Amino acid sequence: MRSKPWGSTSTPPKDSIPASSAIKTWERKTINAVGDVIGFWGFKKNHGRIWSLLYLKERPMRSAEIQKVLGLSKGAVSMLMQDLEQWKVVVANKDQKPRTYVANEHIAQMIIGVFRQREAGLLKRTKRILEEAHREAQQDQASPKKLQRIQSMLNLATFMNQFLNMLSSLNPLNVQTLIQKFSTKT
Amino acid sequence: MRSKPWGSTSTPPKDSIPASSAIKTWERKTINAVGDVIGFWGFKKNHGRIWSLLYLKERPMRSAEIQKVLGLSKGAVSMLMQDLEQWKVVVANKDQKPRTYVANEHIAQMIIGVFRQREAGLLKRTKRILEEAHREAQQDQASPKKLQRIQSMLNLATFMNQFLNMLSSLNPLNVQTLIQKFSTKT
DNA sequence: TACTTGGTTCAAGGAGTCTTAAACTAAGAA
DNA sequence: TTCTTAGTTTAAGACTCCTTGAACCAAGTA
Repeated sequence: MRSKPWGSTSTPPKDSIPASSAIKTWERKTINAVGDVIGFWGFKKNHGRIWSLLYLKERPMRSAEIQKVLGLSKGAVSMLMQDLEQWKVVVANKDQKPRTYVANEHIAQMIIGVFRQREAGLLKRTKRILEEAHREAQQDQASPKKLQRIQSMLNLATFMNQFLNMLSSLNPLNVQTLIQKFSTKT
Repeated sequence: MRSKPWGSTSTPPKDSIPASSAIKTWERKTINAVGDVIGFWGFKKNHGRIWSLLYLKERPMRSAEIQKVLGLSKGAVSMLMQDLEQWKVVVANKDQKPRTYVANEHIAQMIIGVFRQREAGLLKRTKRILEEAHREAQQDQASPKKLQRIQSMLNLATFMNQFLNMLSSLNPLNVQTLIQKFSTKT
């Protein structure tokens, strides 16, 4: 493999939770592993680690605690929580003074949603530009085949989007039933 | 939007093909637009730009020409072509001395394949780690609900993978028929 | 043999992203 | 009002990934 910005089998990511923190080895393992997976799908690893921590702990936690357990700075936690909340990956209780957070269990649904949203802006722009290029190519007497190819590239651009549309048209489900649903389709 | 590592609607990527190069405006637009889309899906923008150039030109091109048209260094083109060839996104004719390349038209299929491959390494490791964590949690008398949650996270990890499996189980198709297939399902 | 051309490799530099730390705002308590 | 705590913002530094450019290899030619 030449280029490996991603998914190298060989090098396990080496982010560690400070040894001082009060969580168990298996908790740490779980949190980091999930962080890697989420990180792989375009989010920050720490987004995944925070969600995973909350999901595993099954109870509301406050920023200060998350900060300490995961060994992050105050500012980092603040920003990460804002992201997660906006995406509805975690739910904040803002009525209490030290605000608390809990994990949203419909994580897969959320990921798809954010994924789709993320692509929307780019896709819109791409569509516009390629349609423009198509017009100009016509004026330029480009061959029908070339025009067809521009069209195909436009389709390519919308390809994944359609996929994600398909996905998110499913009802809200929790993680495991969502998987089951797909297992049976395969 | 707080965090925007990706897909901001506002800021169009600003990579330019040198004005000196002998391609038309609409070609340049197309190439860059496709580059952005491909780049968005985890590849390098230049992977997308090269494929797009070859696809649009409909003829074999040699490294030197690609280098000149896209304004890349010799080394960069060499490395990028190796990636693309390995992924079968382009096909090289190595019999000629100045080697030439043509675009593979089954690009969507290729993308899915690479995507899947890319995830394979990480997934394997994650699976192992989470199963390990699950065992340790059991020994640690963790509640059934916690164990269940670890399981759910494992499912989450395999979630996208299953999707890509589903996708790539389809027969090889060219770009547009693949899209059509999906359009009808939606 | 030496020269040329096509292609590869890799260390160094650059570009872009992420995290931190410190300054700042807001709100409740004394 | 001042102090404390919770939370936000942001410039600067750290870190990562990408590209470059020079050195290198291989093969063909004179």
